[in-house]
Amino acid sequence: MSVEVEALRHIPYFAQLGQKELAQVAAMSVERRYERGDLILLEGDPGGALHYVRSGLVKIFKTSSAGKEQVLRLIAAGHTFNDVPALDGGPNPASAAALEPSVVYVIRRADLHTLIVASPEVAAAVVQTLANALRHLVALVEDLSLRHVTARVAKILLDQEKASQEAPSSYHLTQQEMAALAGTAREVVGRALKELEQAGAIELRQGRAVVLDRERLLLLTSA
Amino acid sequence: MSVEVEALRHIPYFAQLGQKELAQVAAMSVERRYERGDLILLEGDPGGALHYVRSGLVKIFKTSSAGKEQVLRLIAAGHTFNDVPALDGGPNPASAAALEPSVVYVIRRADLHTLIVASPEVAAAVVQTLANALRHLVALVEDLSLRHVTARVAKILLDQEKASQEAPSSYHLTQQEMAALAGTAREVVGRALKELEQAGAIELRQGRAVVLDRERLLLLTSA
DNA sequence: CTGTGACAGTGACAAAAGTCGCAGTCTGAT
DNA sequence: ATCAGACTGCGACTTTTGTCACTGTCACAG
Repeated sequence: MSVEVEALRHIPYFAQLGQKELAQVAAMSVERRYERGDLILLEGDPGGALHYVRSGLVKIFKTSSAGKEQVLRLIAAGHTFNDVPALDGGPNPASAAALEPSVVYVIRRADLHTLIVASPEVAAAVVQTLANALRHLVALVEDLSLRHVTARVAKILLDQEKASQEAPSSYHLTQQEMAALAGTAREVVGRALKELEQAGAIELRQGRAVVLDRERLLLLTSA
Repeated sequence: MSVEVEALRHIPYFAQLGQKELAQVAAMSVERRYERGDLILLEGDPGGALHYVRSGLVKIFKTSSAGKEQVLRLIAAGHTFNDVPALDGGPNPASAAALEPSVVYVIRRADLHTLIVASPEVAAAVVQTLANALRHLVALVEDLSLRHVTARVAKILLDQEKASQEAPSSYHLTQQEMAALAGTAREVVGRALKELEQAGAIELRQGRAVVLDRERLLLLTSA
């Protein structure tokens, strides 16, 4: 179990809590470990526990009957997922799987509810987190519906660039993973990357895309 | 401005409030009237007031530089919109326009904040509403990315069917509007409707789609 | 040092969606 | 009643995406 109390302080929801309350949260939390590829949550399942990524990287995704996958969001260390079912008690809206070996803390819905009721600060943080998620999803809809694949791929590369600067964990997305993020097929991502390379925005070094010209990439994002 | 106190009780956020608090809300609310086609909010603008549709129908949408429009959601009477900026203070994530002559109540961000802080019930309702919006958007992403146009159109028709039964306001969507909902072009919607007609699920009577076989339509939704 | 498997590179082809250009039709306003 | 504007119906054509079927590389395990 060994949930670390200090780690809990990094959960956005609980940043404002005192030592005593945090200890209470720790008592409610369970630690789980996953290997790359492990399924953490299945779409449609009930349960609705709040999950927090202590370390590693998690993808939230939907799968079609034909087997196509759409990633809704990548969850890096320090962030929560499955918030919605934890709050409204409904089924999981999407599946979750580990992209890297990951350590996840799990807090049951009932316990989370206790914490929210007891503390207005937690409630406020919940609202902020949900608002954030909504903005993120609106942006995703905009991308899927209003941009072509190359622009989406450019955006993904910029996001990765930023993420790898903030945390030097430096996870490398495969083309297959980018395809799932962009809602398209692997080959199409390959073409898009080549296009971006010809535009001089990136360089492909042994399969890895290296950002050469952030500005140009940003331009291509909306082209 | 003749905001009706009783109407405010229908706002999900304020359903639990007492008469006194409702009067307070009424004092904070401003009524606005819009004609069909009027722009209510512009994407990117600051301001972030909460809007409540007293009567009429409002669309929330994004527009691309090329002029293509993607509707994120239709807001019927009795529901709020622009919640996210009202809660987090950021810019409007999308634009809003009236599809029918509409009466809208507007509550400023600061006032909403006062109400939330003063009442845990309001805070809880806010969380529920946001969770709901998130589920809706996840479904939209799924549709855009994992379904083809015909399935999306089938879904829109079912939604309309249901909406027109709940409230007999019976607004008729044009193909252009369905196209914006489905994230595609008007002609493509026309083709999809023809396809659904050939499948025996609907009938086209002078441009209007009439649902004949709900079951079949539901099937085509995931085909 | 040699398989094995996971990724990337690619060209050819298929299918879905988007675009054009008009021709009808319906409706509400003058 | 008639006219303008908004909406629908279609066919032809283009573009973008998606799919297939391989090949080439690289890295790690045995």
